[in-house]
Amino acid sequence: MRADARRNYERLLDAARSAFAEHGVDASLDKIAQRAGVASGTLYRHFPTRLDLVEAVLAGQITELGDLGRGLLDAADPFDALRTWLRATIIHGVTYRGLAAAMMNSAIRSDLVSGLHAQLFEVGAALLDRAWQAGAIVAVDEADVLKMAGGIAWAAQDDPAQADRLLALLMNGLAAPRP
Amino acid sequence: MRADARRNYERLLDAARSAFAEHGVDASLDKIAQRAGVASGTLYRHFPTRLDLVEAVLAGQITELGDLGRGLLDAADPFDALRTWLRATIIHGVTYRGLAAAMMNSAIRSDLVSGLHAQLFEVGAALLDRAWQAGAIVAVDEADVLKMAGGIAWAAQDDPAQADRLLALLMNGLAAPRP
DNA sequence: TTGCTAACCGGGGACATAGTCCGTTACCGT
DNA sequence: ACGGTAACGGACTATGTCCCCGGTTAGCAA
Repeated sequence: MRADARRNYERLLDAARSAFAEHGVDASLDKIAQRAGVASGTLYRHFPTRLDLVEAVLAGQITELGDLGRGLLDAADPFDALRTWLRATIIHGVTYRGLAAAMMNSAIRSDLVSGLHAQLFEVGAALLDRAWQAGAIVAVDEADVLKMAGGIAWAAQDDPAQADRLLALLMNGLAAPRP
Repeated sequence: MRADARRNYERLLDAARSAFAEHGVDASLDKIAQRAGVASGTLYRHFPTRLDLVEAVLAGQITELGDLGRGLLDAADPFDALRTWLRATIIHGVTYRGLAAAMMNSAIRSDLVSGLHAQLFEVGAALLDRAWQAGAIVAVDEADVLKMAGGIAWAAQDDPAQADRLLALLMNGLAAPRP
């Protein structure tokens, strides 16, 4: 890949991240190109459709969250590990206004996005199962918890402090009752 | 108000409800007019701006929910009353894809919408306070619960059954621990 | 019934945006 | 250094949408 092509690719990805964070996944592609300092034709060369661009941005995010989650599978306290991972996931959703959130909600459908979604689900489910087997949380559908996280991210879009409070509420609902 | 004018007004409101439910608050106004069987000019005569239309639709919804909530203030079981009202609120949010939900999230700002929001908050807070004074739920910020309801409505957009499960999760988090 | 006028219709301008095309530029292997 | 070609720029078309406006229709009071 030629040097200028790679540079423009990175610039476009950065601009898309910002734009998606600011205006959601429906942000104007022309403006993204402008913001990246390239012409619209260049954008379309790298990302033929809007979905391609969304996928590229999402892929980075999801991979990060996946790595974090897998790392937390060894943590001492399964309940705490779950909370930490959910918090990171929600913060991502809050920051990239409805990006990860939109994905959790499957508003966007494609093979690649489905794959990313599956990856996220897999990690979340593993953390939930571990907490359940440790007797730290009640039995619950993993997908529900993920959806809930997406909902929290959406509901607390412009207030990270509120996101924390809502997460606390969720964790309270998950926690196994004291015997 | 002339008979045909009122008829068209109602038709437009119906069409707007459907369209908003289907495509969110950004639905095309021209298509709403078309769906209502009137020309676009007629729509703009009744509702000069998009906001006017959204307000009109919301006003109906919120009033209903307000009435329901006030009625439930006399119910025998405060916890159950709270659940019933939250359920109705979420279902509304689910049905009118992100309409009430968008409002709970204050995505749309106007004096009238703010008033509606306040009305909804007042009723929700009253139900929550009553449940708290009865010792049925833990202490919690009323606004957080409302936001959470909005989040659930958003997250479970196309699956009412899931909305019920998420609500159960929320209620579990609210319930006061057995002493 | 008749006439006034509110209400309606629908064409069209203005604007934003998606995506295409091709002449031009400049990177990079030799 | 140099030439082939990948990559770029930016104008252009197509599309969808908001909203206005003048001519026309039809509800309703007298």
